[in-house]
Order: sequence, then structure tokens, then C-alpha cells
Amino acid sequence: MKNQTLWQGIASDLEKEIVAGSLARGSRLPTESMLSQRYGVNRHTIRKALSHLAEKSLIWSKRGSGVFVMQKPTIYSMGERVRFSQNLLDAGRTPSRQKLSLSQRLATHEEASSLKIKKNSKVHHYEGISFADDEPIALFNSVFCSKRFPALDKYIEDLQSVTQALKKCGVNDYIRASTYVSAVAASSLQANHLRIKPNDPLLCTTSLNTDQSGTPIEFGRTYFSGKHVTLSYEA
Amino acid sequence: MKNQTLWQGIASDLEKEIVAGSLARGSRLPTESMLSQRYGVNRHTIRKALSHLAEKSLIWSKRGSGVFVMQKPTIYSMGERVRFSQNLLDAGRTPSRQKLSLSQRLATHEEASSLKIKKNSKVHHYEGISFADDEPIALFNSVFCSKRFPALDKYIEDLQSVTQALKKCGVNDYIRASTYVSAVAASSLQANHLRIKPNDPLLCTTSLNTDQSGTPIEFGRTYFSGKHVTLSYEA
DNA sequence: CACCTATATACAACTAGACAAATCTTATCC
DNA sequence: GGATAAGATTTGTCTAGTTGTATATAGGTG
Repeated sequence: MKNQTLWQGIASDLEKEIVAGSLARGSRLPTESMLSQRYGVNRHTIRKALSHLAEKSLIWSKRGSGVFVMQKPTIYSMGERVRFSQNLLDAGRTPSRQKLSLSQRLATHEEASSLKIKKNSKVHHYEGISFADDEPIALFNSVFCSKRFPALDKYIEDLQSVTQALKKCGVNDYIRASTYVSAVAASSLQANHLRIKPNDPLLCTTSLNTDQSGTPIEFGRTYFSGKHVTLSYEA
Repeated sequence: MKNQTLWQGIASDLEKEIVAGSLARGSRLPTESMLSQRYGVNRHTIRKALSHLAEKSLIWSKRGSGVFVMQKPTIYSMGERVRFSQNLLDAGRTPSRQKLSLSQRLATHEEASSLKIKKNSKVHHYEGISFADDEPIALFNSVFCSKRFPALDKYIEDLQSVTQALKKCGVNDYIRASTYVSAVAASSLQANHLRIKPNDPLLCTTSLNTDQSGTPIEFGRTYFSGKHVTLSYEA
């Protein structure tokens, strides 16, 4: 612990403040300029310390805005019944969602074949961000057959919940029929939403939910931030 | 296509929506505030993306009103018979005109010699804006010999059509005798009428229409917005 | 020498907030 | 029903502050 460089000392100093709680989760750090004054070093030295903490996913920064303390990572359970809100409540986190867009459009080839509907059918496209304790953990995209659920978009708008909206449409239960998981690099737009850096790794899950008879209900693709989420497949 | 800035990513995303048609031609985009929420960025970043799309003439904005998707560029056919309304109908657009001024004055030297009338003769001067689907595409100036068509101004006022008004004056047909085309920069006044920026390029056509015997009928100068119009000279 | 640490400077990209100008909406009055 | 006025929206402009990136310089170390 002795022969450490300036930036290492600053980094461990800040890390102590974070784990001790004097820098609360979600709060903003002093600006780099202020830190460089406080420690009497150049801003680049501060940045080196901060980038080290960012590597450890203790903080994240937003250009033009500031540096913030990150929440703890979440474990997301993938089973037969995947319910976002219940999942996070079980993990002791507070779930929330933010709508990015909700519109109708023509199904892509992939969507049509997955939902077993005709090509060029209309679908509801629901896109948004999932939060755990006010920290974004995933970007979700869901498509539903418009013909089968004509008013689904309004229900989603009102209820802010896919599960509840589907109930209004007569679907009392749905089951995860299949899930594919791959890893992709975040685009700059995805990175911005998830508060990570472009090219940071994402867990991309492609999933199909059906009703109990096996009829497709929802086709979705969700991008989980690798820094915030670990998927769990326990039996 | 990889390490792009945020505004570049947003711009290309919106561009995709436009070319894909989910943002229909002529329709209004979400407000800048809504877009800044959807993309999770500051309004200024949205504005940078939008200004880029405006540069590419994909959108145009109106203060207090919103941002709109531009119509496809109009192909304006220049042939022996140039008829504004018919031209646009053929192109699948809805034509309309707005009168700016309609008055009598003395002919300029250029007008007099083109129309083959005496210097200091009186002429009707008709000036206005041409629209395609409520989008301004051109500023027109037409002059007619007052002596030959004494009541033309009233007919134009009533009928809103040069072709129809000339018919009332006994001219059942007229032919484009000559057309000159040049490119000029828009003045601030022209730019305002055409909803473009000052110094944006204009196609300036100087034309002469005659009757079948070759007698000059109308001398006109029209400024087409380069962003909205492409002139066509197909045989 | 090659590499890391640290300083210094400058600029680009983005956020934040405020206000002005143009437009749209709505209530109200006659 | 139409005109008017007040208020809410929406785009345009400006200033200031923050992080990201690039370049140049210098000292220390293996």
C-alpha cells in the first residue's frame, strides 16, 4: 500500500468514500476541476483515477453532465415466467420503466415468422428502458400482433405494464417459450441510454412468449447492460 | 459507421424512420423536447441532429409550430406546354397558388422587348407563390400586355389561374417559346417565402409564352427552390 | 530506449438553464 | 358564429459549465 502513484491514491480514496457511503449511490461526484483542486493535481490525473473506478463499475460519467456513483449490479432471473417487475422486487430492487416509443408499424420478416403472422402485418412496437433503483439496466423492444390486440397500445400507455395490458386483452398468463442470448457491442445511442460507453458489452436476449396453448403473444429483444446485469438460469 | 457522435446516431436513426416511411412525408416530427426524452439527450443535441437533416433537405422547421418531413422533390416538367397545375397533378402533387401582388405598371425594357410591345407600355404584373401539397416550391412573376388583355387582372383574381384567365381573353392555347435557366442565391425575402435559408440556391427560369402564331403573350420569371424542385426537359 | 506518470493547453461534444419569437389552443364575449 | 385576448407550446438563440480527446512537454524507471 505504500509505493503507489498519485492517481492510485486518489482512486482508493474515492473508493473508500463510496463504499463507506459518504458518496451515496446515484449521487454526483464533484466535478473533475473541483477534484483536481482538492487533491492539488492536474485534471488528467483525476481522470486517470476516475477511469480506474469506472473500469470497476463503481462510477459512470456523462459528458457535459458529471460523474455519478453507480448502483450495485442486478441479478436477473430467466425462467418459464419472466416478469420484469416481479423479478426485480424479488431481488430487493425497485423496478421502473420508461417508454421511449410506442407505435404501430409493419412487422419485419423475423417478427412475422416468430409471431406466426402474415408478412406485412401490423404490429405494436413498444420500446423503452428498464430501471432498477433508478439506474437503467436494459433496453427492451417488444412487438405484438396488432390484429390480435387492437387496443394494446392504449392499455400499455395507461397501465405502464405489459403483463397488466395483456390481461386487459384477455391474456391472463403467458410463458417464455424460448430465449436466445448473445453478446453484442453497444452502439453510441444504446450506450447513452444505459449510461455506459459505446462498444461496452451487452447481453442481447431474443425471446418469444406464448400463451398456454403455444400461440405466440410477444416477440422481444432486450439488451441488458453487461455492467449492471447478470442473467440467472437457475432451475 | 461506428464511432459516431450522439447527434450523428440520432440523425441517422431519424433518417431511417423517414425513408422507411414510419415518419410519413409531410407529417410532423415529435417535438424537440419529446425527442430529447426519447433519446435521453439534451435538446441541443437533438437540434444538432435535426439541423443536419435540414441540411440534407429531409426536414424543415417552423418556429412555434414544429418540425416536418419534407415532401419528395418535385419534378417540374419543362416542355412546349408548361402548365403549373397540370404539371403538379401529373407528378401526383396537389397544386395551389398564393397571390402576392397583382397590379399594373410600366414595362421594363426587358419586358417590353420580350413581349414586343412599345417601351413604357402598361403591363399586368402578377406575382405569387406556387405550392405543392402546401409546400412552397417557387416564386413566380408574370407580365402581360395590358392593352391586349385589358381585363386580365380581374379574371386572374376570380379564377386563380392564368391559363383559365387567358382563355377568357380569347387565348385558348399558348406555347413555351423559350426558357432560360440559371442559378442564383435566394434573398432573405425569397428565402422566407420559400421556407429556406438566405443564399440557398434557386433555379431562375426566364420564359416567354406565345400564341400559336408566335405573338408573345406572357413573359415570366420564376424562382424554383433548388431543394424542392428538379426541372425536367424530357422529350 | 521504451514506457509510465504527471503537467499544461486547447478544442470538441454535450448538458443545463434561461429567455425571445412564432404559433397553436382555449376561453370568453358580443 | 366569429373575433379577441390570454395562456400554453414549440422552435430559435444565447451564455455558461462539464466531460472527452488530442497534442506537446518533461522527469523517472526498468
